[in-house]
Amino acid sequence: MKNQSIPSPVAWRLSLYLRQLESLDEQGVEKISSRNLAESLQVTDAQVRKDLAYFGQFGRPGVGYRVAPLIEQIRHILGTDRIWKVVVVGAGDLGRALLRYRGFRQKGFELVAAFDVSDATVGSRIGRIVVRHVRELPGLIRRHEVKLAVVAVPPDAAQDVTDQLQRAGVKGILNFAPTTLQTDNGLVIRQVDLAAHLQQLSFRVGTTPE
Amino acid sequence: MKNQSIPSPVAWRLSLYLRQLESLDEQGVEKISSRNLAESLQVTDAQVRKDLAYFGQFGRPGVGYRVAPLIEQIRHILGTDRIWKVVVVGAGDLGRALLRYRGFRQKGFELVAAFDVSDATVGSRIGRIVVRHVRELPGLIRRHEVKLAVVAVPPDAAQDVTDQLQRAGVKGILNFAPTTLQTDNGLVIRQVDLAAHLQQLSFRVGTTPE
DNA sequence: ACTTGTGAAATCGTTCACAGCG
DNA sequence: CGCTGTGAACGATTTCACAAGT
Repeated sequence: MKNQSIPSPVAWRLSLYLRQLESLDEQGVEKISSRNLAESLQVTDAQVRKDLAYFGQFGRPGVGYRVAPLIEQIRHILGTDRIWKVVVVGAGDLGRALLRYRGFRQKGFELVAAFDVSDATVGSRIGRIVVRHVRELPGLIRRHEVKLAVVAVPPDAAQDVTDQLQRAGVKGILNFAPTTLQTDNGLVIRQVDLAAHLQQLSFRVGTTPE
Repeated sequence: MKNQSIPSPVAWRLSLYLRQLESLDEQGVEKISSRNLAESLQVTDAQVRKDLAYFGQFGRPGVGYRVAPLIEQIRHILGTDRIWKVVVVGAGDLGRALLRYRGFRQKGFELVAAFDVSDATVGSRIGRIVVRHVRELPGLIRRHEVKLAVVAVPPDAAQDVTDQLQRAGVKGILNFAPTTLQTDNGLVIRQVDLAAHLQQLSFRVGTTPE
């Protein structure tokens, strides 16, 4: 599969385009030009066309793109035209918030289980999910053939959890722990470091002299 | 200030270096070479040196970098050698989780207030912060001279909240709402779209034929 | 002997600009 | 005429490779 050869910025913008197109679709918009799609997203029209051209020819010269079919196409490209099962490891504040976050299901991700090690949280219910002990992790992941996981554990536990997840067959991890995970290839990792994002803001804002 | 001229990838890696250096410092490591710093972070040694070179000469040929002073330098560059006040707008699940997240304070960000519009949450306490009604937002931000805000409201409210924040003097926004915010320049925005991150995972993992 | 800092080369990504289609 | 798809030009970022410092 040539997914690997697609530049990250392109793949990332695909998510952006999809979000915008879904919004347009809800508003009843049926066709759109690269120019129009681009302008609200702070990219250029050429960028939109080039990005889409990596995957095929979806538009019609003189007309633009038809919204609904393009949504289908991008979903297919991103792999979200099917439902992905996802587990959450770590049921602290962040883990619990993620378990309740509705945005995931709307985009084709079904949270099927949550794990923790603390006696305080194991057994508690969040939405309709009961938090299990991490020792049940490998079994459940294999049984449900879960391929994606969200890691929201303390930094010093993240690598161990990652290894366990990989051994159980997980292929992709969204890591909220502020640690760089080591990984033999075959496992895709995305890092979300919340504090680092604030740091980037303070960097760009600078020592604003009032 | 020339912050604007620093490439984003460079600024981003600065956060990465800082995190790693802080970890090394805790372990009592006093000096480190670009090679060593690079290897755990999946970047090259040349990259580390080039990145740091944007800001000055911090190392000694034949020796490497002294950890503690380099931490100070990077904190200064990122602007986190002082404490930034931050408000959170939106006290839903995500907003509340962020309010409890300890990582922010550790990195120099102090959450000073939270806002919402719902009668159910306004007045409730999260940690030591009481959730206020959004109508108190401008006053509080001006009084405390808050420059950074986290937005965790529903997508259709995000633009309005952003405008209010900017009018009240906020300079940087970390936006968790899945919307592209429109902004006249002078306001720095960072977008964190949780669902989009999962989409990127499903894209890279692909339709893994077992 | 080791490691930094840095020009020069290579790679990667974006924008331009236009031929060709509807 | 408007708009896509795309080679070619441009710009940005990374890697190379080595002179110079310790």
